[in-house]
Amino acid sequence: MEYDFKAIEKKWQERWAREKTFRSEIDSSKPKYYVLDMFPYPSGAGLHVGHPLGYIASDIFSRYKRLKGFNVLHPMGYDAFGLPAEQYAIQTGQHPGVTTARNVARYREQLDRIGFSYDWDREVRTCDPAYYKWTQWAFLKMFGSWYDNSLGKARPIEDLVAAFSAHGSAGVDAACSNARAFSAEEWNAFTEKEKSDILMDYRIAYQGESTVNWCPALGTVLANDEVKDGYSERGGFPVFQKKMTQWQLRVSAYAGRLLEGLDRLDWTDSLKEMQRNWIGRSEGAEMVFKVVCGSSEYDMTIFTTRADTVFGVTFMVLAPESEWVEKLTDPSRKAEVDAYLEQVKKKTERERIASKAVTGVFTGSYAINPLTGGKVPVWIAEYVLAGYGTGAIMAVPAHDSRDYAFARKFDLPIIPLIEGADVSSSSFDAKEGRMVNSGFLNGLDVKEAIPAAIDYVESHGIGRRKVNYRIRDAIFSRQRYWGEPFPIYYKDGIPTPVPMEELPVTLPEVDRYEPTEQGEPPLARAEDWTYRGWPLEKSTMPGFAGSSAYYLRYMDPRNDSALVGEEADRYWRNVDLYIGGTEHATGHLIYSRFWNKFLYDLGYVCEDEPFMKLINQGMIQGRSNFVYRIVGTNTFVSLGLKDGYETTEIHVDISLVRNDRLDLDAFRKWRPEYGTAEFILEDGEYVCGWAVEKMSKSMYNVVNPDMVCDTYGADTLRLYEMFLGPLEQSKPWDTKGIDGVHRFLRKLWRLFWDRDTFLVTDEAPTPAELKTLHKLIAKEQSDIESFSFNTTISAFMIALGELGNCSKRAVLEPFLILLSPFAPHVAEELWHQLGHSESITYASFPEYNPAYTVEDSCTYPVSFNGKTRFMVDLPRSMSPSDVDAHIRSLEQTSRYVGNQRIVKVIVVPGRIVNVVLK
RNA sequence: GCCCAGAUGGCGGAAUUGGUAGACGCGCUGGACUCAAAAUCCUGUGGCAGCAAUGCCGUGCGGGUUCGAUUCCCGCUCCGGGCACCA
Repeated sequence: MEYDFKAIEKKWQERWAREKTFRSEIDSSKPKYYVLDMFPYPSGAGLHVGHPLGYIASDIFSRYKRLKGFNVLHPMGYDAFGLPAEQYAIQTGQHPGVTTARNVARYREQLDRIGFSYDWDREVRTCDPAYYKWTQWAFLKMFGSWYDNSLGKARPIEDLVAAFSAHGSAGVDAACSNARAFSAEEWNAFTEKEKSDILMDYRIAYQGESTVNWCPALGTVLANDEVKDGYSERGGFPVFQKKMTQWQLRVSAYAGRLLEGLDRLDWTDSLKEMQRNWIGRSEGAEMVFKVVCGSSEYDMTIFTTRADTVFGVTFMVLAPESEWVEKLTDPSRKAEVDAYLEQVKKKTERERIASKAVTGVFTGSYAINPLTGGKVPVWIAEYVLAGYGTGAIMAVPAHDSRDYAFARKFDLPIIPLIEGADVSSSSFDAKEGRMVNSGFLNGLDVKEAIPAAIDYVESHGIGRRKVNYRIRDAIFSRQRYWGEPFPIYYKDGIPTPVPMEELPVTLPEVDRYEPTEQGEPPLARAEDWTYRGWPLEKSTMPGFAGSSAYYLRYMDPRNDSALVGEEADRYWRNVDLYIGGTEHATGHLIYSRFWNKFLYDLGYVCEDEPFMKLINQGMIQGRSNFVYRIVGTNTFVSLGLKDGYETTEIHVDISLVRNDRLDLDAFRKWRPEYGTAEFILEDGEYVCGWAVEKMSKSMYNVVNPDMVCDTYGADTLRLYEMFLGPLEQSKPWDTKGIDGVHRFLRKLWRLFWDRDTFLVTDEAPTPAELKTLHKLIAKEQSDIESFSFNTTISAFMIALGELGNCSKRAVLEPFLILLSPFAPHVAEELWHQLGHSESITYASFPEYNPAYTVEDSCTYPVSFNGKTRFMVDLPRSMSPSDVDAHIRSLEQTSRYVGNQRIVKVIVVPGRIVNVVLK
């Protein structure tokens, strides 16, 4: 029998699907293990070989855990709402649901060919109303909750209402956009609308005005993580800062918990670091400055991490969007200020980032330094951000480089506060040195001066300690069609939730998918987009809404009465292993953690963190090939000879190239203009140049997994993707290397079959064979647990080489089990040929017996108290005391030891002998 | 500018975490089988010198610790990723 991988793979894929081999049910007799892939957005282009890398790794791990006796949950689904389908819909008029369904079908076909052990009964699609019912449900729960800072958790809004009507705002410590003080009587006297407006400032899902990223080309607002370098991540369109009222999620309330939670997670340091930076905790103080504009006087609060430098404040700066701007602009300065604000508003986000120019304008008002009583001017400048701190700063040009640049530009005074600091050409930003010119702080070190200054400020009632976070609330509405509708309607202008029992609010049909002529979102085109006659919200939810809790839904995907039922939640708990790309570090992975913590606060889930271990698979890059056309001709010169000519480098489709040698005929047929191409060859061949680049259509270097499955089989594809190198590293795909792993499978096959003769015998294995087998068991175990799949495959190859032509059942059977996570089809087929009727999935991972793998002897380097040393061959089984005796005997002959006496010998097995001398 | 990760043959990458650097695979060399090719198998393959045994050099660069460093420490260079007026 031949190794007919096509027939084998088809046969087993069908049978696994038919028999639902990988279905997982709650089973309290077994430990659970939840392995999750980041579900894909089904794009029209289909999969290339880079996409399944993480899926293969997670599948290997899932199959391994099953062999180890775990009840494994390994689901898959689709992140099906999103911009590309909608952009396509705008261009073609085709309903995005139709294109999405088609793309999903194509994805499924491609995934199925690779032989993944998914429980497809648990599939979810975020665009399915039965699924987004629970996205809407979670939103309404957030709408109906507030964050209690004193308890450090979310609570139902009813509790807050009760507190307000009993004691007013006093005693409430809540995360709030715009805190106001009122008594119980005042609260009870407020109108419905007034109460609604106040509560809106406390809700976890709230509507609020803030400076947002507005993308005119997409016609929608974007979250911070959807903007890269001032351009939209999708489409690359310019983004502007604009004040708008939008739905938002109060992620900032969870900043502290999101930060602390990282310490308990088994994620890579770099990813945790990225999240830490994104959350951006900084410790400092809020300080109140009196500001005077004409005859009006106000208290203005600023945030600083350098309270010690308050004696060096020579001016104050407001963000252009700050609400103080209006109050503090003196009538005499209004024209200049307005002109400046106008100029700032016109800039795109990109221009603001790119221009290093220092700009600003004086307001005409002054602030009083609370410590010195000195009067300093208040300016407006772009370099101060409205969204951070209070949108206003105290400027200390001597010790902050941005303030320094501003002071130099506008000729403002610079007062050095640290002994020996030279501020003649740049500021001194370091937090070190001895304070001078600083009143009661003089003589202190900066590190002592900061807390001392804050203590002073606190005891004098002009400020307090404060921790600030950089992370902003997430903008949660998009002016788009293809997303979840909000279950919110406007009753007399008051945002009101659609009753829970009437969810889902399904996406309406519209005739076209772009915004209306009046600039309203596409949902405004729907006929009768109302609830009980009241208008429904016309925005939809962003992409991350549907992906924030999908891992919970997989636990209980058909439950119609809860996002996840209590029994399923208690059993599956959270994701043990999550594999996906690093691009979600500051998006999905933050939002999911926030979402999960919120549900945890309300008691809907039993775990506080969703993803315990996380692995970021690297990217698979393409290997592009080039030909070199001599300028002005249709003649192509081979790589080795090209230096003699002036040439243009041209990408050539990698399917026309084998081992960097160009197929000349195929090249001539590739494109009409190359039909008459001439070649300058070396040694009769055309050698192409190559480079590692991103895998993409335009570089002609895309490798399709279907093609690999056709020519080599899914098992070879799986092995090769893992063999390429460490999972987390980016590495180039090079199809020519694939023969190596394919040969390995054929060699394995030949241990079972010689043409039509089945070779397997019941002979007893030799010690050498057992040693090979058990070495492999130990290696695979430790490699898989540390996600070093590439070295496991090397170990398989070495083991196969050592086994020679051993066709013994007692060796091959465990070998197949070991191989089955990597190459499941061929392992399953041969397993059945050995007479098993049940799938290899239900086999047990072979038990490692170290007795078989003991080496006879090994070389011990001997070191004497860090001096001289020599090498000694000793039996590995020798006991420490025997080694001691042996070293003593060597002492007689060794001239290195001198007159020092051996008092102790330490043997670390397989490693080293340390001899302590006296 | 700040933070993180990395650099090993012609190529992808190993090295039990301080103990024989280059496992395994690709590619290349020579050979067997074949009329021939494919497939398969065997052989060699870091560099330099040598017929050879062997010797010297060698893990981005420069120092250091150590009996011993790809591994640890200090200072650079280069590539990749993230953040970027966060006061």
